[in-house]
Amino acid sequence: MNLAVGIWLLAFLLPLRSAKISPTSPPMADFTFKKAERLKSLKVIGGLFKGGQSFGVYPLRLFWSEHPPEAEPGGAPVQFTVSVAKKNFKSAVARNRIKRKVREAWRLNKHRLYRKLEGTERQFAFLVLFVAKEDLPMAQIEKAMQTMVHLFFKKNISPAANPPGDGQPLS
RNA sequence: ACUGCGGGCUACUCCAUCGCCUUGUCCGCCACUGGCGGACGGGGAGGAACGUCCGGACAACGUAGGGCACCGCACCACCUAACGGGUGGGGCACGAGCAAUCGUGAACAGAAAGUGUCACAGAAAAUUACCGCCCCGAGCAAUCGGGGUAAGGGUGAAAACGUGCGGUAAGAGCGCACGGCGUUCCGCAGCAAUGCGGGGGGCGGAUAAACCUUGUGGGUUGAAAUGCCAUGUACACCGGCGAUGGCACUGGGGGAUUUCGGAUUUCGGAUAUUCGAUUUCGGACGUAUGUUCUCCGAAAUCCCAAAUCCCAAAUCCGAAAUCCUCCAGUGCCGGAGGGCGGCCCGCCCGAGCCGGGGGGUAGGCAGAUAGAGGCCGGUCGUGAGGUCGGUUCGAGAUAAAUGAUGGAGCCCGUCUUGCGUCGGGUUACAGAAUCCGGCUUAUUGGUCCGCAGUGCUU
RNA sequence: GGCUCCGUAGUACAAUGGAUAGUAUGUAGGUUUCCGGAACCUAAGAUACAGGUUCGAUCCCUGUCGGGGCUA
Repeated sequence: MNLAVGIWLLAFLLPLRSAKISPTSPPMADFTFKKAERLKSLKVIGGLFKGGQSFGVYPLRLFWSEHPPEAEPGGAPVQFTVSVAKKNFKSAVARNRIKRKVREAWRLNKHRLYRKLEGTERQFAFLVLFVAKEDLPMAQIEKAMQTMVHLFFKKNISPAANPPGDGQPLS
């Protein structure tokens, strides 16, 4: 019953890709967002802005880096956090609203990347910056998130693309 | 009826799904009473949670004393835990009205305690006299000199109570009548502010959101307060200031020498390292296929975000005598520095204090969510509010939880007689961080009340 | 979370409650030069916002808005 609803929801949200995804989708797509999946370390976030790699999919921009392999065995594959500039949105309420939307978009689409990372022990830190100057509807944010996840996989994870030897731990 | 202004109340509802924070019960795993995961339940932002402008609760520290500073408040009474808040009353200003009265507004003690300031203009900005008016003297006269005066002119934001009469050389509250202002005394009303009436004495410009005076209140710092637990480490080092001084008494320790006794081990002796960490290179030992581990040397790099946090203690057989030395306690003198919230006097504590540099840790629990609480009813009060009874409880995070999607109700608009169709909206201001009482500011839609204006009806 | 200070031309700063808010630099125009620079002349340009006290406010008071600093 849960599965049926989950697939129905996916089919509604992603009419273009649903046919591609549903056959390979695991029986229990994990839509949770636990504490272990949140990026909290000030050091890592500072390092991301300083030395992390990044690319943009309007209205989002992803800063990412890979954790050293022995950092935290058994931890979450990706630690994720959102940032919205105070410069663009003066009101704290507007910033919180956007952060919640982006977090929601990640929650509903992270399973695509998790499935690709299965079997490997690699761990990443993600920071998504909201770069638009105004609030956008949920559908647009979600579509950008899907494109972003796909691009990240294509550039860095898939065997075709040689991952840059930048696995250095950030200091 | 509409519009505008001001104020009060309210802050969309239901269902389904996926998530987040917190909590109860049960189960499983790891571990050893905690963590993770799962199942089923409970709860999950505001009227302003904003601002941080006041007042409290609570907590730590302080609580010999005196003086001087500093900050707030200011008609009266009451409410309250308290307030700079609120309620009621008084006077004042403005508006409406013939008036009675009504509405609105405000930081409404003192300018007759003292000091300062009042640009420009004006004679003068607070014991002032330019023109003028009058008197006296000089002079033929124009005019000049001395004196009186403040009615008239002019300047200015503001000019020395107003009008009339008397009075005078000319004038002037100099006197009188009426009026105004503020002060004081008496009577009446009122708890009081104050009002009304009468009497005395008076006419002294503004500014206290200038200094100030009077009255009154304020201990300081704030949950990053504070208490407990856990983790971890290195009094390596440098600079500055100051004690370890003297006397007396008591107690204890150490060393040397001599003597005596006991136990254990034993062939005898020697050497190395120094703030730490990481990386690279070379070497040594053991082991080894290799990895890994230990030690040594060299080179390079790093070495705090920060504090009033921590970096500590003990240890080498016994007893007696003599000598030396050290430590602790008590009393007196000396003493860097510290405390009494900013300063001074005065009082108290006192052996370490200050700066630089380095290392470690920064996790958890309590504080912390049942309270001056909400709702309903009775009762007292004009009211703010008090009191009694019943009932009810409902966020507690810590890089920080409320979001997303769909449907229905609801609202607006188009078409339509209507049913209905289609499109749009479902919001504004805004997000708890110890809690509470106020104030200020922001604000969509609905609704109610007051005031003003316009139109229509009677 | 708490405390505290500030807001003046585009920029950096002045101005005791008193006339038309000043200085430097920048901007614009002109003179000079073959052209540019430098120099000289001229002009425009501001008291964060709202209200109050006062005859009069950049200054004093209150409230909003914005910015900075301190505090583990």
